[in-house]
Amino acid sequence: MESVREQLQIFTRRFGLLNASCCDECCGEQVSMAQSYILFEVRRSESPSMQQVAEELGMDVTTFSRQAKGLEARGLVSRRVSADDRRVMFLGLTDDGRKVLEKIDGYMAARLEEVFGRMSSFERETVVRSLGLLNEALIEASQGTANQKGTIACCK
Amino acid sequence: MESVREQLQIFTRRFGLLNASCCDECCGEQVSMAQSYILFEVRRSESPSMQQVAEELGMDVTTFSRQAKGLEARGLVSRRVSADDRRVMFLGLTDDGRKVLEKIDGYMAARLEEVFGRMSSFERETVVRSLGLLNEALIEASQGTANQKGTIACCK
DNA sequence: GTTTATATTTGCATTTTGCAACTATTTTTA
DNA sequence: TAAAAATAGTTGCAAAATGCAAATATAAAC
Repeated sequence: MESVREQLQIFTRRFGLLNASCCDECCGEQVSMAQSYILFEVRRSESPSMQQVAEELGMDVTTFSRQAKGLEARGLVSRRVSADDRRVMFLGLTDDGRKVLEKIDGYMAARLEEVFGRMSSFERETVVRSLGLLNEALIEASQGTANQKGTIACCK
Repeated sequence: MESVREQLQIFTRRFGLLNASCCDECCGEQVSMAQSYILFEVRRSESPSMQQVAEELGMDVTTFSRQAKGLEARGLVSRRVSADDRRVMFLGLTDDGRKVLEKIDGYMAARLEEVFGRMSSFERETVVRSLGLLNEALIEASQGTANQKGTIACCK
């Protein structure tokens, strides 16, 4: 199991670097890694609240608050107060935000093409399926043990 | 291909959170994420130089220099000047450093057990093999295109 | 033997971070 | 229903992390 840990560790670190390089190559210093995570997550959820995103990203709410404000100031993210509960704010992407994210997507897609292009189609399928398995198992592990504290807490 | 990107993005983010939680649960605020990366990488390479580690981690050398100094001050990392070239410093783990890293390993292993325990042995094997494929492809992609700048730069 | 290149460190200014405390709103409860 | 407790979000502040430019020390090149 230790080698798995090593593989995971190395892979995620390298993927992170890839990601970071895409962030600044595509949008000229405009978007930090954390910010791209936020944009990504806002798009993925349907108009999530501040809390929701902060929690999903494992980011302190206060830090998140500032980041969100920054993204709003740059016109990449919109915020509106919930009608049901005026304490909560829903986040959304502006057109510009969507555009920036699509640029990052483009860069990432190109890099991933280089990576996956080195695999056979069988290997590619295996890898894709594995990622799905990993994500599911991670979610299950974090939900299934929600009552026993101290265990996995990484998603949702 | 876009869904792959999404899977990768989400997985690496979550794995990062898992990792972070292990860092501070195990060693009481002592070790930051970046520092655990450094310890991990120093162990993995055989007495690497400062440059080597900094580059592998995609960290600015100056930032790295300070982090390394911090780890040395805490007695987790040792540094010795190379005999061949007195400009370079080789890094190594102290016994304490090794111990801290092993503690993190232990936490991670337990969490990963929870995750992988939810898979069949066939699934597990598939996942492990996939991670190997991914890492190899990533290295190849970053080396194979070393001459064409602007492409993947994440490893070694 | 002087110039150039390399490995590492420091100065400094900027940014990021997280805790504690605050505001505004909702929910609980007595 | 009025007061207390809980929740979502924001700000103050101090600590940490970051990165560029410049410095040091050593090695390689010419």
